[in-house]
Amino acid sequence: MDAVRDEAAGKRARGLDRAFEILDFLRQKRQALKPNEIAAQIGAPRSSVYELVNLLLSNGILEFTGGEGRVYLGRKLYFLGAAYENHFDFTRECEATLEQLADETRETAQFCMLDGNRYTVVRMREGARPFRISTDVGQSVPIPWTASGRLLVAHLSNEEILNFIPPQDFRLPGGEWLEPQTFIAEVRQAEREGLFTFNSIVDSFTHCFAVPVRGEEGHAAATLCLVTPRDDGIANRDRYLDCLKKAATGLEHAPSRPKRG
Amino acid sequence: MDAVRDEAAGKRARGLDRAFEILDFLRQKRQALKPNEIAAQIGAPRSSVYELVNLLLSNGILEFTGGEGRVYLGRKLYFLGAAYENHFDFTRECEATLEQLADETRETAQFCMLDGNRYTVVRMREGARPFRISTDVGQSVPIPWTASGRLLVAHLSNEEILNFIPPQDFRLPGGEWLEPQTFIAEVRQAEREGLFTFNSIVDSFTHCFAVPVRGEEGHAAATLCLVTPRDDGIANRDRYLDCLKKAATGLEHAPSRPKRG
DNA sequence: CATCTACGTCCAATATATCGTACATGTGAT
DNA sequence: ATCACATGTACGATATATTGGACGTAGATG
Repeated sequence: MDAVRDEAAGKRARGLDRAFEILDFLRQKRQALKPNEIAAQIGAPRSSVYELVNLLLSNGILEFTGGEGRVYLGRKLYFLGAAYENHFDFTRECEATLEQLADETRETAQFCMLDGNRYTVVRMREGARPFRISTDVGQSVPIPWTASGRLLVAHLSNEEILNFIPPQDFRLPGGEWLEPQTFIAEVRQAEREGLFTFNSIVDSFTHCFAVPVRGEEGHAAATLCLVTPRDDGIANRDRYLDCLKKAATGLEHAPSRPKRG
Repeated sequence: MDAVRDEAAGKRARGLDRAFEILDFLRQKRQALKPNEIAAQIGAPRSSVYELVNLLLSNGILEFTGGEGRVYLGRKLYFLGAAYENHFDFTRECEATLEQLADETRETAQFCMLDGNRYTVVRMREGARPFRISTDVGQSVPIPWTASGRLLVAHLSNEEILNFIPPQDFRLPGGEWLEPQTFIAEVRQAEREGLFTFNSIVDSFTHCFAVPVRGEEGHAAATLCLVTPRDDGIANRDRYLDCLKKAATGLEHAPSRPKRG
């Protein structure tokens, strides 16, 4: 995950960082794992992982589940996440907006944000004829693989973008190399036009539409997307973009705004 | 919070524990705070808190919000919490059950769980005539203050219960002292009857009904509650308990059950 | 039976995280 | 002007957390 972090090698990792590395790893895997497996797969010393896992267990951050000593994210995290959601109260409006988008277009609608230096689908509403979407809700995906990615980093300078995105994330799922300069050009284009659309990089049969949901600072705090069969997308391009833009405008008066205080 | 932890005094606190103490504290306060305020209010060294807050900020666990350098729970926690919720997929059923309960009774219905060694309302549906409920969603409350509390610890032995509940939590909000032996007796009664009801300890005008939602291990993983005006509650006691029990039975086939694997 | 891997625990060495303290700044009260 | 307080930063000492490696077990494989 954070291979970048091990700069100089030979250094000890801080417990806190390792702990959150473990949590993030479990989130990615979306299943309970044994401490031993975790250690092996994130490349951390076994003894450290056992120590940390036990600490996290006793705090309710992790829980035993799935038997055989496997652990997964714990209830405490749910409570903390709920407090965040309650504070930045975007869920209700978001859900309604996706609903409406799906109604208007019959296509799959998504609400997406950055998760650190990667991209993630926060909420999704499947369209009328659901097909296998390549990226599930909650999975982190390299920013350059997605249409939304072009919008979510548009507030950064070229140099900041290159520092922000892990270099290996420019390697596309098919194995091809996306030239960072090409990506940057697309970012700037998306910024000018206030939207980005392309034939999905991740699969070979969908077209993706993304528009920004701007936060208080004026830059894209999130995106709204449609994922459509290529024919449909190209045929309905203008109407779909209209729907997206209206929806995004509607959301911009709600998200990331503290409820009180 | 964990005054108990500082057993021998003079010891250093572990970073991980302090970190989660900070997170829990922010959750309780439900607002952004300056690192300095956090340090003062949880009684931790300022330098440690600054160090930890910066670490958590750089991990996305905390976020700047509210200006003046104030911090609050961050987006990463939301993602982790969503992963938990997704794994133990109880939300949908839970929401529907509360809806139905509120419809049938016109009273306030709650879904409650333990949060470590305290009690918390996870979800709530307000009744027909909403009144000021004393405990908000997400707040942690001493176990002995609540009807649900009697059920949530019923799987523990008497001794385990006394070790589990912080002693100071037997001091009721009015200042009176609830004798632990009295509490234990009520726990055993609740266990036998599979329910607990009483006039709220927290306020002077509501009656509370609680029934267990049993998990796979057979003990109360959560509770369903009704909070009613005292007259209503006493008048409709049997009907309300019927509704609650049916609802709980309905939930028991869903909660805390991993979706897959 | 011998060997290998997966799993968990224990332990000592040392790199370092925690914490007390001092310093710097701004603000408001006296 | 002087004091008190809140806020953030810097730094060294030392208690300790992280880590590699040893150890024990169990199951699978040859």
